[in-house]
Amino acid sequence: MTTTNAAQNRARAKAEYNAFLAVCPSRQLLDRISDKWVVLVLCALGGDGAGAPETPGPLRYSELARLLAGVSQKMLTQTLRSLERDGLLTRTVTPTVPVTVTYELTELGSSLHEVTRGLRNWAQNHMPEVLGHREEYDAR
Amino acid sequence: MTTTNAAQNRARAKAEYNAFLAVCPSRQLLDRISDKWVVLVLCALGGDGAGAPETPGPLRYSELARLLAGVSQKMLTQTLRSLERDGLLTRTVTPTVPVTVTYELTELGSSLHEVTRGLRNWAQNHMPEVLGHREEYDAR
DNA sequence: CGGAATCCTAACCGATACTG
DNA sequence: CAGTATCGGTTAGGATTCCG
Repeated sequence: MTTTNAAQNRARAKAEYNAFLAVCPSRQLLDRISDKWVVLVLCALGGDGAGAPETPGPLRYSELARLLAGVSQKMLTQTLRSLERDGLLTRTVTPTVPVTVTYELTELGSSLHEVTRGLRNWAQNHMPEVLGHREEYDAR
Repeated sequence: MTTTNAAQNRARAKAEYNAFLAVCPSRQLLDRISDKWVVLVLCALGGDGAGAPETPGPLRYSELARLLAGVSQKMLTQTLRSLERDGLLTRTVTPTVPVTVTYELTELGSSLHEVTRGLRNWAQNHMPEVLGHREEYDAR
């Protein structure tokens, strides 16, 4: 049998999900937003790049790659594509000799950036406190 | 000269990370926050449980499991443990006949809940717009 | 320069079974 | 009721190579 395979269980769970936690019909979006690279890309394009009042303007692919340092091009490209698809940023190709590609937040993207910035700020402000709790917990 | 192996690249990238995107020393926290179950648990305990003005009070393990429907107990337990460790919620065991365990947001957890609620609201409010962009993108 | 495609490993996560 | 432990499949995601 094994008729209860992964796909079926997924479908069932998904259905129950919308039924029960009806408060979150935005689950798919939440999943997408709750991605660390998404948050960081929004930070970078939103101008939170370097503490100092950076230009919130468009950034090239290589600039993003440098800003996000730890990211692989696969993840960066994947993230940028999904954000473009969702209308959160625009991708502009300038056919110079070596091609130039820039990314810029749309208005929709900017509005989300406001929220994710809040997340980032929270994390920054409360990190010491959280670290304290962790030590205390681990010491038990 | 494959001296540049994975581990080395990781270490190097990590170092650059803190140096370049120094704006995000809170990366670890961001990763933790950017978890879908974390957001949903905060929603539930924060009182966003059912649209109507729910009691933001403590919830039992089984109540959380029912609210989050799609979650496995493994993920739920794991999420609750990490949130407890970070001091975002408290776990209270009442030694009744079948033991009773309740979870409740701490002040720290409540403050984060405010932010994640913003995330959820954004997702809800802009979902149609995003879906529109997706269709448009996919149709190209 | 800015990707796309391939391979392959590690982590996540769900299902199941067992415990106090 | 509220977990813990284990196993196995799915997937995320890094390294590498090649293309326009």
